[in-house]
Amino acid sequence: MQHFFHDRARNEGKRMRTRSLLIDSAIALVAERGVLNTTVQELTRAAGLSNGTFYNHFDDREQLIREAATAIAIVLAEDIAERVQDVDTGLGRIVVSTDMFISRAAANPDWGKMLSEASKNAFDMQLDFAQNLLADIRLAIRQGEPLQVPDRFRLFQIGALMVLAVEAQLVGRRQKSISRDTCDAMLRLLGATPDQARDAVDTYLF
Amino acid sequence: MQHFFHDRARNEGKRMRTRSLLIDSAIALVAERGVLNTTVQELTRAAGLSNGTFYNHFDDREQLIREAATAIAIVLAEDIAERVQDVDTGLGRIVVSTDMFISRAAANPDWGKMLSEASKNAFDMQLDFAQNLLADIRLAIRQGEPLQVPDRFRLFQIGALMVLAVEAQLVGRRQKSISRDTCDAMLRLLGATPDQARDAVDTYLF
Amino acid sequence: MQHFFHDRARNEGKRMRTRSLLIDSAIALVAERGVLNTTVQELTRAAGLSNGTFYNHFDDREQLIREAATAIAIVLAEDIAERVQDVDTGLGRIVVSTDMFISRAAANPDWGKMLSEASKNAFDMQLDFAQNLLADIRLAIRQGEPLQVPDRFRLFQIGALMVLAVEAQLVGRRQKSISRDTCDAMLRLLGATPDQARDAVDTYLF
Amino acid sequence: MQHFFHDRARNEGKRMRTRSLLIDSAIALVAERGVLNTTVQELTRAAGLSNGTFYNHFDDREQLIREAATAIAIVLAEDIAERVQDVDTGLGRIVVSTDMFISRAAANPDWGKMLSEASKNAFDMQLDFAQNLLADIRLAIRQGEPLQVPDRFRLFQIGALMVLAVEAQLVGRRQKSISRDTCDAMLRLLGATPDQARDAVDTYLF
DNA sequence: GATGAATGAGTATTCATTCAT
DNA sequence: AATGAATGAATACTCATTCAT
Repeated sequence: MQHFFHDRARNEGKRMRTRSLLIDSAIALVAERGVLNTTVQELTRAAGLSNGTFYNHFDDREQLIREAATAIAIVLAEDIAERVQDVDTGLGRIVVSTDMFISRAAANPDWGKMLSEASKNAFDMQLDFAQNLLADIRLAIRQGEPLQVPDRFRLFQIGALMVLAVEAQLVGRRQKSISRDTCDAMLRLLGATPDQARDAVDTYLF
Repeated sequence: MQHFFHDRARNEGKRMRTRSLLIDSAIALVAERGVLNTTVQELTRAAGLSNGTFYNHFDDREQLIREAATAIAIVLAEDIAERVQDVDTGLGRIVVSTDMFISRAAANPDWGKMLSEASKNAFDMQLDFAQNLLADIRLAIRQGEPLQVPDRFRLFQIGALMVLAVEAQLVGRRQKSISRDTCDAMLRLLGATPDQARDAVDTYLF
Repeated sequence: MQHFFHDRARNEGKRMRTRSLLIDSAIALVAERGVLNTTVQELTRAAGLSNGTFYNHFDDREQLIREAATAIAIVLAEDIAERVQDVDTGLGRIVVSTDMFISRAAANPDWGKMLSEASKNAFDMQLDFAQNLLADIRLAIRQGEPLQVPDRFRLFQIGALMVLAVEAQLVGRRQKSISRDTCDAMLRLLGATPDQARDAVDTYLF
Repeated sequence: MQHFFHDRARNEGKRMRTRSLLIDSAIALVAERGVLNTTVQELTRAAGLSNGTFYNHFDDREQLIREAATAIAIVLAEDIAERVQDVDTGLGRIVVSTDMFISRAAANPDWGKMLSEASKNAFDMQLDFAQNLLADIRLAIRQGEPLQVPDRFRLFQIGALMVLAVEAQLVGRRQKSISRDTCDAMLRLLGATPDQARDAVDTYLF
């Protein structure tokens, strides 16, 4: 089991450290057997805690799952933000962040599985990510790209494509082109023609 | 509770009639509370049967759900096939069948909910529907439309858009444009430019 | 599945033939999975009948088991009686019938298993067999052998040794000596010294 | 309901005390209605616990039964060992321990019933008891008694005689002579002549 | 804060038995 | 006589949750 969030909380109070243990545990177990087959007892056991401890920190399993998914999303958003800060074009930022999101999920299947599982219940597409995406789109438009600001439903469509991409990575086939195909589709939904979408992908993805 | 499949089985043997009762019951209950919150006891109770009867017909709840979803998909595919048989253009058939699929789910939320729930587990996109779609795409290409035959992953993307459309209908907001936006997105993914997609939707959807 | 009793009932009425089918079925299934894991549904299924038919013939499973065990015991007793009719000494008849009982159970494990299973509930040692045994003992005594007529409890002890022998055969190890060891023990319990018991076994068992 | 094992665990941790309650409960209920008619719910109810508690301590009913039978066997073996420690002859130890085993089962029918029920499934004859018996036999041989060390199958025969004795006690008839008859039979199987066996029983049993 | 034993409502599943055909 | 669909009581087992220590 990875101790990513527990390590991060190394210098925080005991309460936060125990909480992080449970989050790491949730990520590992949900990845392994899905939300539905993860019991509170297993969760605490894997964290090296007693089951009663769970209720000192969370009201129920769903809350922990939500918190774990959110924690992952925040870290991903930070990593992506750092990576694209020296990409100047809106188009580039869109493509690179999308690709990076998908690649990270591929590189760390536990995180991908957790995001995918969490999205089954209530995953309004991580707001940070959506906000960043909208900013990048507006930048691209200002830079003359033929895109349009998506409305709420189109954003949901894009979210659905992202979730599908993450899940496809987890299944494990065709991994190379999943990122390309998802970026391509996203750009088309944002207003690019197929040719423009292909050019953008070719430019920013190698 | 609707007795759609039970009425259909009116003239079949007792075994099939009871089976149909369970399918109707599954559709109603899954729509009301989701797969996970539907117990076998409720299922049989709603069907006016004793709980043991369930196991004379199905191995477990999942099998019933799958069968119910399949039954719905088949009926929908038949209805759609009948409706588009006098649409001559491939483009028209694509748009009209997609719209009809979504509209039917909207008109009969129980069916929509069931398809959406079933798709959470195993959604290879109903094969009939995918096959018909592929045929329509090929027809459109022969008729000079600027589309391309989608590969497997692109088909999954289209499936994800369809599921999203159905789910959005169930939530109940913006119903008018869901069909339009989904057809539009689908055509873009199939190779149409945004302008071409908009024209096609305007032509075949009123 | 063997059709021993069904074949035997070939010329009887339909009722008896169906009944025999169920007895054959019970023997096969009980041998395979024990009384407790044999359901009425499997019983009728294996007999090629519908489950309702069972209740046209038996009140419950136990009755069928009892009847099947009895049927086996009767056939065995007949076979043994025929075999020992030309053994003149009481001692010889005791040893030969005991050996034959055990050997038959070894040769036909289904029968052995059924007898063993039936004995777990209520197996007052097949009366026919006990009666014959007592007659043989009295004959031996008249012929000057140093045996004594066993009382009721000693008969139970002998019965327990027989059941143990049958079960040991089914497990499959040391089969050669089981018959010898059981005859030897039985003769000792009937009053023979170890030497006399060994001599008798050596004389009548090869 | 007797609280024998619970009383014994008076000074142990809560876990062990609860466990003991379940063992006492199992002994009482199995004696009353047999293993097969004892449900987990009754078991916990009789112990004054909730049904879920059972599964905090045992995997299934069989495990509890096994454990209860083992606990009884250990206590009996200890008691017997204490009682025979001042019997000097091997023959005497054999007779006295056998008698004591049977008498204790008679005095405490719950224990007898439990041992008898447990032996239906897996009865390798309690190892302690078999080991002690073998030691006593070797001692008797060294002391010049005409016995022989039994092989494995003969040990099984002796075990079957013991189980029969316990069961006969439970039925309740002829209790006086069961011990005598069993000791007598056992000695004969170990190599004594009927006369020698009778003498030994007369010497050590009053 | 952490522990872990105890709780008990909730659920799936089996299977002997009935009975209309 | 045979059929087989339906019945429903019986039961094992799970697991979120509580609470005394």
